[in-house]
Amino acid sequence: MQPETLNFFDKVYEVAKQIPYGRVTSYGAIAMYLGAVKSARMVGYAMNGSVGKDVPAHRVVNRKGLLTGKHHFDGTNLMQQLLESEGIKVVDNQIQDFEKVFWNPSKEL
DNA sequence: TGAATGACGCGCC
DNA sequence: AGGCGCGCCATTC
Repeated sequence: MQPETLNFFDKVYEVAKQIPYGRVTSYGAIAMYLGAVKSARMVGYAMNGSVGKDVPAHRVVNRKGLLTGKHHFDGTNLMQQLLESEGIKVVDNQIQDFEKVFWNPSKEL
């Protein structure tokens, strides 16, 4: 598999990999950075192949700070455990102080 | 080639 | 205020 759009995926991986420790970002933020705000879903889709790369997908959540993708991870609370391990408070798949740990690629990057 | 899906986001009822 | 549905872009069947 070698779609030209791989650039899109690669771009997502690039940004995700640059997420600082103890920080998180949203699919929409990445999509916006890529210039595809309307393709926020693609960002999440791209993360689908993040497994096996070096992309801390666990630091990427939806714009509400909800670990929507945790279901896609290893098992169940792995994603939450990882985030908490980084100092991020997570309760019931919901990131606490989301705006505080939020990392805006378009702004920071 | 056409249709359905999906780790989102925003709007509307 | 809360819940439901639609739209977008790319990938896959």
